[in-house]
Amino acid sequence: MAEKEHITITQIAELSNVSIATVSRVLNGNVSVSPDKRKRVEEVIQKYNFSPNALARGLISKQTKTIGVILPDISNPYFSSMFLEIERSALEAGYTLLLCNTLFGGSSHGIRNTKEESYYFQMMIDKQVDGVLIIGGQVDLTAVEENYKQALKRLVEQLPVVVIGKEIEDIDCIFIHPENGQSVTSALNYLYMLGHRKIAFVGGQPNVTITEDRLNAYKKALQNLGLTVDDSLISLSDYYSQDGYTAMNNLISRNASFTAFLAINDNVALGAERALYDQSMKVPDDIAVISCDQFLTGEYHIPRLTSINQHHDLLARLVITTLINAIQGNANPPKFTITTELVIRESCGTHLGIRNHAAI
Amino acid sequence: MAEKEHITITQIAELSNVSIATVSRVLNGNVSVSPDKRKRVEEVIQKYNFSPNALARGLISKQTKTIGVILPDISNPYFSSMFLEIERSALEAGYTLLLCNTLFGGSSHGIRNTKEESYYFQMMIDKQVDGVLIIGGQVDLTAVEENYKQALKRLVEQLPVVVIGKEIEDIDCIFIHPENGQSVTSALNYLYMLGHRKIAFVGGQPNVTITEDRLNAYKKALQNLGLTVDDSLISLSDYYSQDGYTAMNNLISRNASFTAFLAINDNVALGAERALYDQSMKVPDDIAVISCDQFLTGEYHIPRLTSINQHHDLLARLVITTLINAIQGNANPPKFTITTELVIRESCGTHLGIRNHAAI
DNA sequence: TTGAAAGCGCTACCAG
DNA sequence: CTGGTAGCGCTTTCAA
Repeated sequence: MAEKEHITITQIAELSNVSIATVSRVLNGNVSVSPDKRKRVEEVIQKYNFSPNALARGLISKQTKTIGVILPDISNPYFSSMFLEIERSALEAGYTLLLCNTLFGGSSHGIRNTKEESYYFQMMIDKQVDGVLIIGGQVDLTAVEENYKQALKRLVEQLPVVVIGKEIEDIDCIFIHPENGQSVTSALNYLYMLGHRKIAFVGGQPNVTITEDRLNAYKKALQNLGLTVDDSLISLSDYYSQDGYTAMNNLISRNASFTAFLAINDNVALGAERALYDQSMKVPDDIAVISCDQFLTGEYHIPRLTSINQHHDLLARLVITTLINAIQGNANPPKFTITTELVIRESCGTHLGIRNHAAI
Repeated sequence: MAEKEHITITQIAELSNVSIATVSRVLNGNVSVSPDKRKRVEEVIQKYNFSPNALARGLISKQTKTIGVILPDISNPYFSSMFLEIERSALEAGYTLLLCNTLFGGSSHGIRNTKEESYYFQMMIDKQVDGVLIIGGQVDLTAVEENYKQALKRLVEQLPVVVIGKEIEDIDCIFIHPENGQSVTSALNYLYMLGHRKIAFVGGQPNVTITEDRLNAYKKALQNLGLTVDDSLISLSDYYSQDGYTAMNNLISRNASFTAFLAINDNVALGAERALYDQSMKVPDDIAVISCDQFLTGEYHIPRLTSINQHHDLLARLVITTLINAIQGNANPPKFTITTELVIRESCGTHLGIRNHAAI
């Protein structure tokens, strides 16, 4: 494509008969410029629709007003809903987002990137973003690979980084880890209250923090309820519908006996219900289900899905605010509490209401 | 946050006892450098993990290896699946993506940005992206606002731009417009074949190209089948589940009589089915449905959703390839044909197979 | 094959 | 209040 001309500050200076420095001053506001010169300059800027080159600016000011976001898969509602909120806050503060999908994990997803996460880290450094947000991916593995850890360490040495996930030893960045299992506990209590005693756990990748957290909460809650943990009632896989389908089929094929199950999220719940339906079992008539992580369409599902609202919007806002504060050198505000709630709809065969409890 | 040190080319030059120019040469490969110097430099680069500052590079080379993507809402599966494919191709070609959600339209969506699309355009120019991809938003309105048009025009004067949508008069960028209604036609033919004569059209924002295109195809197809177009069978709204719910309720409340409907996409289909179900009408027993635009989970829906696979992945690849070619000044390859297909599953009460036909 | 040096467009400092 | 100017980190002539 033919080079397209950009107007520069130098030209604006010439056209308005002032020095470059003066133009720069009116551009940046704060310092004093005589009203007439200011006016002259502003007119020329207007006329030529001039706007300063962010690259040149960034080269000097050491900030690009750009934030890097690294996550596994934006087509997953969990991540996209977070991203939207993140963008909104970022925009308010004048930041733009560089988005990278690592497609880490996502075995059930057709698309696959060849790049390692460290590749994205380096890119962030090269492009001089002001900070990086890491949501999921390898950070979420219960055992992080050494390679990855080293790459992350290098990144953290160069830039402010906030990761959503559990603290990793020896890595000096901000970790925000909202998961505490509370919500799983209240889901189980609810099922117990309805009379369920054999409750399965479906979906989620093994060795991923979020899965293990919820699984542990599941086990502990069962014990607290005086129920025994039956490993044959646990069927992990991944986070998509297809995985819910597979996981449930595994459960079925091993003749597991249960009257309710927890799904790691709405997508998985959907797939799992399908698998049940294919065996002529219906939700909620034969089996009850609660999803641990509410996506957007559960309200329109048949039956309407009882699920836990993890308030990703709040988490997103917390996370981006924290990063921006870190970038700007402000102290971070005290961590606020994110309340999750069990949203009771129809998939357990009742319709009672909503109950709240605190998390983080 | 405290300034973190970056190693520069100057330091690398000093450390390896060569000139900056030489380091630059080994960095960029092509030119000849004596083997020993090259080796020395490479070692130092390795050791300090040096990687050149993309800002400084961009300032000179006039390219940032960054592409801007402007779309309304990444949490909409239509856009996120496209984005994933776009990113993959971009990555292969060495480009990074700046993503902006304009949240244009999306009345049914909680989040709302305050910025106009022209704001994003200017940002793209400021950040010196190499090209811009515009997918949906105001460009998709059948009547584009003059303001918007002017802003787009300015953008196009500065950068290579590819938009997915119908050509806009007087705007000199590349338009790729895949929609041709073929798929709607074959969906209607299929419904006709199954015996349906009263077929409704549900969802989609009015005055948006994609809606109008499909609606026109719907009307034309009905006529070709010798059926009359009944406006009371058309209920538009927007593209989300909630909108399908609303649109279907409108249909119901006006006592429309129909035995099948076309939904603008899977989300809308979902919401519409819910509305029917709430009135004790079931899909497919009482009403058949075909979705015009397949998302990912239709396969697990109960009943499995019969829908049209628009092959967004191919479109995405076409679009990003076109943009990159434009950026690099290569001629664009001849437009290839994207085949859409009616994927017959269960929501029309039969299970026949798959039929293909061409589009674009 | 190599180094010196001239900028890319901008900010920020220094003098006046 | 204003203009001159030294860079930011890099690429790319131009001589040597």
